[in-house]
Amino acid sequence: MSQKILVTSALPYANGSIHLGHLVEYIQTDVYVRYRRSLGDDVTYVCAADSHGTPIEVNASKAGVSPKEFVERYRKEQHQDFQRFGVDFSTYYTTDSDENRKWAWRIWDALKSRGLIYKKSVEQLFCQKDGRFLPDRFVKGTCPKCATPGQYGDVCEKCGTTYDPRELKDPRCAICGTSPVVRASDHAYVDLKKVEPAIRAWVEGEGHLDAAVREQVKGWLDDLQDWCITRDAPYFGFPVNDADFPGKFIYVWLDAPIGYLSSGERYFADEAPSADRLDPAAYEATYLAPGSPSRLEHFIGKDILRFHAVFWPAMLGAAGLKLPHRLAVHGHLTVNGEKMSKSRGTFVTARTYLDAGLDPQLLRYYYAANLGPGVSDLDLSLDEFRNRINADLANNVANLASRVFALLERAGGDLTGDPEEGIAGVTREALRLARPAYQALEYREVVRLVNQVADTCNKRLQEGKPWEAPTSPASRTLLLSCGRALRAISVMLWPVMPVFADDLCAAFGQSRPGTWAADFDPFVGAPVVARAKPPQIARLDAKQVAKLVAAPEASAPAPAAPPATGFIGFDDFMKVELKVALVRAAVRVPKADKLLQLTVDVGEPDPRTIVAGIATSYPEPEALVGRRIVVVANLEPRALRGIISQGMLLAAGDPPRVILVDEGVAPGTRVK
RNA sequence: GGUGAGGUAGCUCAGUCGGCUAGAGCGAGGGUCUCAUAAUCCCUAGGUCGGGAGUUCGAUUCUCCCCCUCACCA
Repeated sequence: MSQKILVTSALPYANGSIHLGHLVEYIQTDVYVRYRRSLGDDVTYVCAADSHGTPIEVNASKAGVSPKEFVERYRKEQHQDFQRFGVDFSTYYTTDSDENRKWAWRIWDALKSRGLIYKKSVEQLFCQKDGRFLPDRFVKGTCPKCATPGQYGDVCEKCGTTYDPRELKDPRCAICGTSPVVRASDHAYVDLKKVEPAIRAWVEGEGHLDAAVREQVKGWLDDLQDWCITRDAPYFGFPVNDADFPGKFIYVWLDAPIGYLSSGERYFADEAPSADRLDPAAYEATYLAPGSPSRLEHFIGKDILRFHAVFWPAMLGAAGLKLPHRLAVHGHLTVNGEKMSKSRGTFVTARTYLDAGLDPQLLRYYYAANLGPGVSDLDLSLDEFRNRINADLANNVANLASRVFALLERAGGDLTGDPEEGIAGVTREALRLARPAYQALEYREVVRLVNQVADTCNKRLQEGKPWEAPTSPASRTLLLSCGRALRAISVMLWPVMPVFADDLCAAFGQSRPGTWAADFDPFVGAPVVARAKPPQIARLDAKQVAKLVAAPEASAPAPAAPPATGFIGFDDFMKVELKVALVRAAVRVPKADKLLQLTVDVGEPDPRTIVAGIATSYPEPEALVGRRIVVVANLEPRALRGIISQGMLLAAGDPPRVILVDEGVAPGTRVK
């Protein structure tokens, strides 16, 4: 019986490129989606670019384009990256859509009509120059507790203290650097305590949350804070459609999850194959209404758990929609045991991975091999990645296929009949266990089972030595068994490595069943033949894998020896005025692939503008904001692309990465 | 500081609703075959199951205290 399922992954913010951390979630989800589809279920996998909010509004303005244009650029890039990693969305829409506005207003109205929205005046920092209230991350100042300068408005990175932005000493607008003032404004709040019992009932419901996550959320429910759902202009988002809140905008975190619903609506109305089309009413009745004949499952990262486990069920409940059947929460990705870090070069984008010439399926496999249903972080250790691929895929599975193929050609004719019992037993058991493992998101277990089957076949080949008498009945039975076991491997591995799995099957004249039934028996079916060379998995060497990390230090191949003319004097060196500079802003130069325009503070009354050819290293230029770099302060100004560059920054490597200075050094300090 | 989750072989983890010699994969060391991608296969780890106390005939598995890690929150 085919089950209808609506599956979502979190909506990536349309403010940057997809990196390997994102991919944990999309690969985890896609594997589940493919698994369910392989069972014959009717899965709609919905995603979209999260398009609203202050950062997008500000960055678009810096880039000199409209927010819509800005978002669309990233939306396209993100969708492409996902496709290259085999993530098979039904749709990749945007939250800045008519459908989403309609849904957001509807849910607002539902909250309002249930008396859950109230008005409260709030004091916030306001930048008079930019004419806007400043979100926490758009204020920088000195920590009120430990006096560390350059901290964001919500938390001190040095001492860990959290505070209100108004408490910051010497607060500055992160956009323009001027001092903000405190100003009051009315905002809408959701009174969550009123719906706490409903949220709790859902949280405690069987299968909704992993046990550890459930405990975490229950802790929050014991002390629920009300939730502010409006923002002041200027804001990129939907205006509030409520006369009680004139001029306000809907907070991005209200309309972002609503994007799941609206993107689904869009898909069924306009993008689905014509036989599957549903008008909005039918879509709602089929997928969203309480008791509708479908499952709703969300995949998210632990960082956005609160929005999905507390606010989201409150919103859905208020709107009279059904609550999710499962909220699957995963941990974050670390690289070589540490948080991904741009300065360490371990911030690996999807593009970097592809540019290193690595097959996306290998990353899918590695993630699957390390993924379970829990929230623990997943580490991409380059050594383990290499080991895992080489040991499991190259040496075990693909090599098994390779040796069976070679032997098959000598065994003569098509192979049919009964398999060896040992291989058949292990294989059938693996197939039986793989299904619940997938359903429980225990991909590690599936990978283990796959390798167990390949292990068994390799061992039997070693014992049976079919190369000594390839045409003997015993050899033929053994090869038949291995060929069929590879078919089972193909079925089990397909959600993780679809292309590899299909090729593997086809190489032996086998095919995956149309639906992976509970009683599927891989040992019954078309004869085993050597039809095509089985897919290869090239062994990875350390050098290739190392391409993933930028190696900020090692990248400069040490042009070592000074020029043949010999040494320069100290005076010559001192002619170059090197100074520490604090990056205030960083944006791309329009129509220039390599150029970034930086606004830096070098300890002078006015900031300087510097244009540098480092854009390829910093797909998200804003990551440089707040960092301390070294600039040549007495270099003759020069116009680049019509912008006067007042100096030059130090960078090394290809692509070039800037030289960073410790936090403690004040802007303007001479480098000697 | 509060709440939650954890701390098992070098690494990644499994496991015990209390009980025979605590497991797997990878890595490492030794050996082997040659069909296969220098792949396979065989042998080798004796790890105070974070520390301490308690309950018990018996705890790594239960209780309490402590230490450490991580996450969320104030």
